[in-house]
Amino acid sequence: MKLYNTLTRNVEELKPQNPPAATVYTCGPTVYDYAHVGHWFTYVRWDTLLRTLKASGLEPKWVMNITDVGHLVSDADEGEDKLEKGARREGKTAWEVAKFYTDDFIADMHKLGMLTPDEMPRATEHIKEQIDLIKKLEEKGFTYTISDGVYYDTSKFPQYADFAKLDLEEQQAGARVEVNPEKRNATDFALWKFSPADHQRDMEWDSPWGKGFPGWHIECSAMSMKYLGETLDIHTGGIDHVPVHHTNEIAQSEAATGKRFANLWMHSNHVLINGEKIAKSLGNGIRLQDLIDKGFDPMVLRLHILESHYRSQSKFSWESLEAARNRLHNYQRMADLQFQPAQTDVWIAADQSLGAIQAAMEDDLNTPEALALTSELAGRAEERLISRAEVDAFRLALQKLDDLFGLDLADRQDITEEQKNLIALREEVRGAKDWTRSDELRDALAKQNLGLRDTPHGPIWFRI
RNA sequence: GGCGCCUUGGCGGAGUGGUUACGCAGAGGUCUGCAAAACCUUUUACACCGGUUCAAUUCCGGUAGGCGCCUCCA
Repeated sequence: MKLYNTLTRNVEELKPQNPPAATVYTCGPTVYDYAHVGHWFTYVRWDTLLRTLKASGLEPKWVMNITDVGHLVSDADEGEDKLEKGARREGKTAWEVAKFYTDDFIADMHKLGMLTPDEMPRATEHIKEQIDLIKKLEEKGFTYTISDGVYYDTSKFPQYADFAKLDLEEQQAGARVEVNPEKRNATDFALWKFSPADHQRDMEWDSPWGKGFPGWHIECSAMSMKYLGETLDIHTGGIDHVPVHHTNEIAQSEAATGKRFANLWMHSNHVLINGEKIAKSLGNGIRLQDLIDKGFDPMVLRLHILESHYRSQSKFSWESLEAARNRLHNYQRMADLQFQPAQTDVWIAADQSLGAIQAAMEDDLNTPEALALTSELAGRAEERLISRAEVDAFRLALQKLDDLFGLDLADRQDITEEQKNLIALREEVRGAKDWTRSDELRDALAKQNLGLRDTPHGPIWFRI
């Protein structure tokens, strides 16, 4: 399996350390607000990665964290904690806010048919691990303490700028935020922040350095190492994490262990709405619930996400969502053929397509190519028939497509006996050339959202 | 200012030095009792200008426009 590695900026062969095991860590959500479609583009893509790893014979262990403390209003550790800010906004405690949005996120994950990660660790449940890691960094001389917290001295890690190919000096010239003057370097980041003297936080813990809370970056290092070991096979996240969050994760993890933190880094590009990124400041976040309210099945969004490549900047619009809905309908019509095999020698030969589809997925998750092949499969059979002889193989093929895409094609329901009887009755009157009665029956079925097409091998129904 | 990316037919979106991507939508046709589905045809596709080449949408240089990160943020 080949994947693009941000570390080397090349597509390379995935080489897990202990195959068939493969460790995957995904930077999860900060649960201070609802997730929007941009988040789902990213998370569905990682879900697709896991599905492809499994389909290729690996046994991945997937960990996705929940950031429920410490993510400050600025990634660069300025400003206040997002959770505390969200709590103030909603008149709740930070704990209540975290639980509410965590539950909402997981509910949406299920609606989108995502695999459940093996672990979804919360930062607040791993304070000890984070403190231990900071202690390790302190012992090795990578930290210093100033008035508001314990910081990582990025100048002690010479490779700091390498991952994101940062030009630290030039970058400072354009900085738009005031840097804490106590920091030794502009890129230094907080490992432990002290609670403010003037008010009590909802979330705070004792530590060797004083009461406070962990910085955002340290949680991912601490929790990934706890569950997956010191060197990850794959680390994934949004493209925005390259210059700060992941750069910092590498700095602190590799300083602590002396080992490579992750062998392969994958980043999902952003999705644009009306040519702009989705951002709080633009107020253009669309939630999964907004789609559902407009009558879209979450699977439509899932298919739409797969229609573009994860490394390219894709676009979201209601028009393209409608196109995805129609495409999904076509796939579902293909899937419904499993209930009505015909006496025909026409073969869909789905297993031939599956090899090519899987190969496309294993080529850096080329989902557009994989879907192109799937669409060809859906439209291949002459008059869209499958033969009785291949119905079992066809069902197996649908299951394999589900394994890769998660579009729920295999798990569909047959029509009712009553509906089958109506179709049979229509065949009878059609045989008698009673076109009026025949069309009445067709209209009656249409009211139950069932369409019919008459083929030389008998009528085939499809859901409208 | 620094780093990086993009510009493909009505819309979305792959890909390639010479061959139909694919999907959705529109028009015409074949087929059909009528439909439907399928199939066929169709609307001069690769921003612009140079260069390399037998051949460039696909490589190189420039121009124009747009975008992302360096604030929020997947």
